[in-house]
Amino acid sequence: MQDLNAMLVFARVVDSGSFSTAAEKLKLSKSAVSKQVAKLEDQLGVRLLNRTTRRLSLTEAGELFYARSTEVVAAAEAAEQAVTSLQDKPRGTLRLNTSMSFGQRHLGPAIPEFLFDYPDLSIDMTLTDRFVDLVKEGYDMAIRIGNMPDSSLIQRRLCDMQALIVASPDYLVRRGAPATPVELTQHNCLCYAYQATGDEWRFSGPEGIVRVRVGGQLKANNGDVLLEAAIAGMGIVQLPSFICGDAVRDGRLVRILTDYALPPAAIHAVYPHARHVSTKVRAFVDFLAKRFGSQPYWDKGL
DNA sequence: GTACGCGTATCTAGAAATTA
DNA sequence: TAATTTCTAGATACGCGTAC
Repeated sequence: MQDLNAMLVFARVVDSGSFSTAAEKLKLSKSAVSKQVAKLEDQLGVRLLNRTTRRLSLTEAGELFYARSTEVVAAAEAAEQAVTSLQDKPRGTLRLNTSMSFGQRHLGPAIPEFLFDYPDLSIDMTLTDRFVDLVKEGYDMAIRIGNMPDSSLIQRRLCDMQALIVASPDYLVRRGAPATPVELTQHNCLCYAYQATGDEWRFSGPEGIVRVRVGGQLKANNGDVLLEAAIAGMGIVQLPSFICGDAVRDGRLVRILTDYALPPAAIHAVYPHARHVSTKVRAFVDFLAKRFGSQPYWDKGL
């Protein structure tokens, strides 16, 4: 198998009829070009060019090799062009992973606007609340909610995420509203199964950091299931504002423990670390960052 | 004689492989 | 994992041969 680069250099020398001109075109020194051709001849065990200090001509073997080389070089350049054009503007398929609730509520409605601008691009979106292995499972990127663990993935913060402690008015009439986080232990708390801190809810209030281990009749790995249970009056739940914001605004849920702040968190775009991030990933991340902004629309009026 | 162009020797920088 | 060694590609300087 011959060195493709040496083959390209040889083809350029023949095309231009001179080592010097080929070197200039290839942005190499004359000696580098000379060495490449000499190496190629050594590998092939045959002389390709007859050269004097003033003239070049192809040997019989050189003519044969040149004809084949131009085909190979043209194919390589076509392949390079195909890949380069893929990077020029977003195209192909973007494999995307995100949580069920965020995907349904906020990504789904945003995607048509994005794809309208990029007709050569398609999106293959998978919704799951599980933390997938992007590299192993072949995803281009994921949108992840909450604080990110240390990882080799590239993370770009899209916007802040506000979490709220909420319950239905009906539940609060029946059970009373807790005045402090510690009182949550006396309530039916609905827990998110994939929460990083497990069943421990953390607050920052007048008395400092408060950690409370909560529990109740329902634990689920999906925010919308918890939302519906809370609206039905089942208990108290901690949910991101992008899930429960509408229910709070229209009165189906009521915020409680408003004197206590929950740990700050954010929504991130994450993608595998690579020397070159594809244009389709970069375009989609830019689009989301612009659409959601630092203070996203779902936080308005809360 | 001069200009031009190729080849060789030598040096350098960066990458890859090896070793502790 | 870091340090060291080896390999490779490319640049510069210079010599040589040929054309004008």
